[in-house]
Amino acid sequence: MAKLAYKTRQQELLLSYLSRTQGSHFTAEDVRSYFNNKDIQISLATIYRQLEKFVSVGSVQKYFIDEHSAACFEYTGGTCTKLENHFHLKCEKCGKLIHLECGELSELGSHLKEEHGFSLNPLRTVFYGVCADCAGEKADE
Amino acid sequence: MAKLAYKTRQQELLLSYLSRTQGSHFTAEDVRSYFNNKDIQISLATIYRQLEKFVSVGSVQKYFIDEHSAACFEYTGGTCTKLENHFHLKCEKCGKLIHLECGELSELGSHLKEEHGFSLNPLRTVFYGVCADCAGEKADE
DNA sequence: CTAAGTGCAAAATGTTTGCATACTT
DNA sequence: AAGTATGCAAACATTTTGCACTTAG
Repeated sequence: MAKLAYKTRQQELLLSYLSRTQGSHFTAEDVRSYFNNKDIQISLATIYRQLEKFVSVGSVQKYFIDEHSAACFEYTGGTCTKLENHFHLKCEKCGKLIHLECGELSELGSHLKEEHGFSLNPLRTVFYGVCADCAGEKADE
Repeated sequence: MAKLAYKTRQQELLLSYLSRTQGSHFTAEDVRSYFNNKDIQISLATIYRQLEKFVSVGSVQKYFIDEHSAACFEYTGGTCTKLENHFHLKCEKCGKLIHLECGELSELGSHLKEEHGFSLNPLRTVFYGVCADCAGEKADE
């Protein structure tokens, strides 16, 4: 459906930003304020529309880590092969989002596939729990 | 912080509904319309406030499966022991949410704990991917 | 009597959409 | 010229909040 039909100034600006974010995530608002700080105006509507296109084309992944926070986007550049061991861990205590590379975790995908016929999309999945730092302290409760 | 200090009519109504939902999930709006159909009015604000209390007390789990849909609540009744093998799979194609009981999947939790120091909260985690039905057809693309 | 809960309507938040205008091809 | 993209402001949906009122202890 959505295709990158025309090449526009805004789209190129966005791509230049995205290529700078390898391995991390950002929100639509992050993008807007990044450009805003450089006195370049791109409307949020355009950012959302362009990101949506990138998502449907596969060069950007979209996921969300809290019900009231903005959607997270992550640039994959279409190189999903390199990212099949990329997982997201979200700490329920400190709120940190951890980007984890782990080959062994892909056994999880195999199990889900073989036993339950379910093809996991690790990039979009966010694992909730308590991170090592917070488990050690067991501070807030 | 939030405690079930007073016992109210609305709270009891909610609990009677919750005990009827074992193993499935519901939204705040589901609750409201359930009672609305029985000509019992409970305001959404109250439903949200009570559910929040149940969550903080541990008898209800809260998670979300789509950025623009409402939060999902699931009654656990505090019996988290019975639910440590309860997982959520969300199909990206048909949108179905699968409640999966699987003991082997808890190896995932062990791995995350031992290798990465991360204590997984399976109830809150939603695994995205493509379900068996949709994988078979590979219809929409 | 005091603290807590309720309902309503208004606010807040993040995202989408209608529409007129501007840009690409 | 025809088809897209943009920007703005208004629309949306879900959840939260302020406030006056009711209820539980």
